[in-house]
Amino acid sequence: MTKDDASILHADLDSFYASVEQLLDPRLAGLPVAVGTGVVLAASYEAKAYGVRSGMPARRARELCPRLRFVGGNFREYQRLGDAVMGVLGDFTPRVERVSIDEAFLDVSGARHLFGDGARIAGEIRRRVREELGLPISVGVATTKHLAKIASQVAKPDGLVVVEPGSERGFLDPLPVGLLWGVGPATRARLEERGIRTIGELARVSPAVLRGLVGRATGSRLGALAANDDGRAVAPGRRVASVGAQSALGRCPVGEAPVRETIAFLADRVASRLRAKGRAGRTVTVRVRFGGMRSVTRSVTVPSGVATTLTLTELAVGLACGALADHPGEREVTLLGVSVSNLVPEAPVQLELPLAGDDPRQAGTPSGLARRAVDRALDEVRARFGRDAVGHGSVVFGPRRGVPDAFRALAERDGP
DNA sequence: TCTGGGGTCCTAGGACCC
DNA sequence: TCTGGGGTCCTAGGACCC
Repeated sequence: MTKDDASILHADLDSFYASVEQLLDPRLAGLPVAVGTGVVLAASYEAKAYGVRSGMPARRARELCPRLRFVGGNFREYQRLGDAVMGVLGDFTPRVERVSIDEAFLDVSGARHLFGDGARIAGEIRRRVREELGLPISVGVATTKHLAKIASQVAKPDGLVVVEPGSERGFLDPLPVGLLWGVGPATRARLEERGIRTIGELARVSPAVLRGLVGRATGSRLGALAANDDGRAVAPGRRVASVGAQSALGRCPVGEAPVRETIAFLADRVASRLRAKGRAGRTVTVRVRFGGMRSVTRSVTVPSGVATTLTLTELAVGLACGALADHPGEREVTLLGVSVSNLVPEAPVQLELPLAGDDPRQAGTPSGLARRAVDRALDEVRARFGRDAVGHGSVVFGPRRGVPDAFRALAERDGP
């Protein structure tokens, strides 16, 4: 309806974790900074200038930039400042769609009589975030979400780019296809084989050819994006569709005991997060990655939602053991993951599967109701004394976790 | 030089039902 | 009884994003 008005904003904090570290310790300002220990989670612009990238092993990063300053990470501060920035955005419109801890779309079409047009609001957002919170933030302004997102990427670092209605083609055409949402390394390589490097070149490819090149859905979507046809609305408060947890294990020899322990730890995390949301899940998926990055998944769908730690653990252990049995040649497990999807409301009195608890051969193991009571008690203790205060059996003494819980919590999309 | 953890969406084949 | 078409659900894998 307001297509002729640049009223969609994409606001994206610059090198967020690294910027927060430079804010907390002014001695780091202007220096190449990396957040993380074994792996770079975020790099400041000074570090990026040396080629340091997030996801890079720390050793490689030091080779590229010997002066690189590594800091451990203040996860609580990231959460607090990320929330504070969202608070600033919310002062301009309730139509804020938070995409991650440091990024959001805004639809300000209803706010112009109060605050001015999109460009003016974007400038005001940048000023307030800088003055009140001390952080650089880039903003893209355009007629669609997709274009606003590209504009904010082009604006970085610490910039503002407005794509005026009517100037879209001139803006998009020279840009590399990799800036399109949904074009990663695989798709980019396929397009490049056909000599397609810019969005303008992509826009000239016929829809049929494009679908043949990258698949039906991706082809249709890319064609639409390249033609600047993006009908997605800003959608505040989307519900999550799955909840999962995973742990990299280094190089762990295949064996049932460590697998069982790790799965129990992961299932406990996932189940307690589900309960905190009042959700349960019908489909349980386990991921096992072997040496050489070969990875397999096994899943099962049960008639009613699961949210108890023990039930999820049993299902997941069974799936993991099945995957191991299917690959007798594998020597090492390098990663395990547990994920629950097909989410439903957590039933007030949960109808659990007739699993071990109801199996006469395993008399003495807790029934569904007893399991719920155990979980509820654990959840309460943890709420008061912290996650590590108490746990299920071996989970307390379970495998060393590669990554702090605070970072895991940060990576969840739906905030604290 | 093979890197973490949390997600979304799509594809393709098979089972099953009408 | 045979054939066909359509829809839905499930499983496994892959690409992509932050």
